[in-house]
Amino acid sequence: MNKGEKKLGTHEERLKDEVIKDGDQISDGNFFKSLQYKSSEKKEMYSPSPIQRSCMDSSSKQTSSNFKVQNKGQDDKLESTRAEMGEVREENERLKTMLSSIEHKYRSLQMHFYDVLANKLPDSPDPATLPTDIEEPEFISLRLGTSTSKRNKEDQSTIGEVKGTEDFLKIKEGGLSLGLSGCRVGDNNSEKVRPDVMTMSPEGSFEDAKDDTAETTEQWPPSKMLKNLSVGAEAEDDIAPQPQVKKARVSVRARCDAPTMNDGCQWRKYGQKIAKGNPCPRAYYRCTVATGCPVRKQVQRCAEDMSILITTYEGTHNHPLSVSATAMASTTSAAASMIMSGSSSSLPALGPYTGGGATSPALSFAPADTSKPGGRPFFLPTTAASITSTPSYPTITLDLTTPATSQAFSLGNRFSSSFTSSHGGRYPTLGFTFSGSGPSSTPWPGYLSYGASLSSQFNGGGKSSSFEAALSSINGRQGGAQSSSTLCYQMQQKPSGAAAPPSVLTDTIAKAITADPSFHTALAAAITSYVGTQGSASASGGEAASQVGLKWGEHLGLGLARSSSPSMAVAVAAAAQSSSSQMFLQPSHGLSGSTSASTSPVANREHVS
DNA sequence: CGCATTTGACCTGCGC
DNA sequence: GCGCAGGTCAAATGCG
Repeated sequence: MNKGEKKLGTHEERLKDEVIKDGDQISDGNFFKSLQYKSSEKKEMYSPSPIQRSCMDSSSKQTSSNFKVQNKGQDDKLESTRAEMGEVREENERLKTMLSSIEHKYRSLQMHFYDVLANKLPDSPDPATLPTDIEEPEFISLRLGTSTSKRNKEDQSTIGEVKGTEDFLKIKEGGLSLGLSGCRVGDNNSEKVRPDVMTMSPEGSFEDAKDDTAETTEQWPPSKMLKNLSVGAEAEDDIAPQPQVKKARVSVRARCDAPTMNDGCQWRKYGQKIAKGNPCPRAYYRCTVATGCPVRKQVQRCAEDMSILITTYEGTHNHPLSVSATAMASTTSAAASMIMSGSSSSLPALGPYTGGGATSPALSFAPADTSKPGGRPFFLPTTAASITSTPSYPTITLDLTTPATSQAFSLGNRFSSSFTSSHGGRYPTLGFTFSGSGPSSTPWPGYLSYGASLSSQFNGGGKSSSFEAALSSINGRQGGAQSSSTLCYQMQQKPSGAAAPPSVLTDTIAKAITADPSFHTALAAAITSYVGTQGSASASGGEAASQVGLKWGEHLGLGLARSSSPSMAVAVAAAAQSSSSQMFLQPSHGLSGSTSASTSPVANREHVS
């Protein structure tokens, strides 16, 4: 409409200029009259009737003059509209030409792509491997993640080829296109590619899956327990018979002087084992907050750096959680749900996002013994967090220890993706790291969170938040060097009970992301790709990610608090720490393959704070 | 005495 | 089928 009006005005001005150029002195009232005689076409089409002519001849009559002007105005509008239609037609023709050209180029590129595919991957043209095979400096593959289960590979072999091609070409032609390429919705018979939206919303799937059946699928009971499992699991198997899926895990790497991280839950140690490649014994804990809670965690010192404590969580709490435990529980359970959605293609829905009922993805750490006198502070001395998927298990690793200098390359110059398939390709590595350029020695207070949270249904009301939960975990602890780039640290500096409000945190996060467009884009791409791959095998995952449409503002917790992506939580929190807003991608480093070190005695007991 | 941890044995899955 | 490694169990042990 505006365009038409603008064109109309332009047309009038053009005609007016033409008149003025001929030297006619016209007033506003006589302008249209002059037009009539200047345009032969107009004369022909809008020649006045005899009555009008007579009226025009008697120009002394005011009424005739008014009528004449009004009529001329209408004629001019018609003329202008006609001219506009002509322009639109021309534009339409140009667009048609462009479209045909684009289609032609598309086909050409597609053919070229197939040629490359055939030459480089004669045996298994799995589109999931394309990004690593095709060297494109600015190429972003959106087909990352854990969606390489056997079944998924079969799926990809059937339709993923074409889809991957489309994504490839989309990026090639359009520059940077963020699409949930992996987000296939439905089964093989109803393949859909989610639209290119920079939104992700696991919440829908998480929250919609709060039924017991889904929870059973997500809690991953041990094999022995599986035999004696409840009817729910059997029912699940009956409904969706499928190969045994690996347990989804969330591994947290963090520097911690304490034997274990205090995540707010109560654990009972039920085993200890020396894992291969790491003389540090791995301790096995089971949640004892409620009987039958399937949540387990493994605690192991990193052999390379004994100050790093690796805590791996598995399962979802089936009981109410304390406020302080909500943050970690929601993070891990949601992460597990994400992984599950990618590794179990036939699951009817994602695992429940009960996570102790919490729907607030956040992550809080605290020394295990901080509640005790003399408890030592828990430091996260670096400003990086990464998310990886280990080969043996679909594991999200939240690496809070990686220094920025160790990352592969900077996003500011380049953005690519780690994309390796290892161990038979069952669980390819996915890693994206958000890192800051701050000093690696910057003490970190051990708090990751984003967004005001939707309160836990077990939390006892809608007031408590992950922020508060995390805050309560770190309240009144440790001092440390000043860090200007981390809100978390600012919070830490405050005395107990006087921490920064959540809005400050979200503001900082928002600033970190919005400050650097490249970071913004890359972050979106990485997360979108990750979510997309989850959805490639799970209808709920991908659908939730792209359809429900949790937007950035919601992820940032900018007043909208119903987000539930743990990886996003960590990513954004890490981004908030980043002073340079750079994003790095790095090959994943799983828990295995560590060198030797001895471990300190692991605390056997943790208390709900 | 009760509870939690320790620790060796056992089970299971996976690769060869 | 065998061996290895991860994970779990459960009796033994320690501690408050």
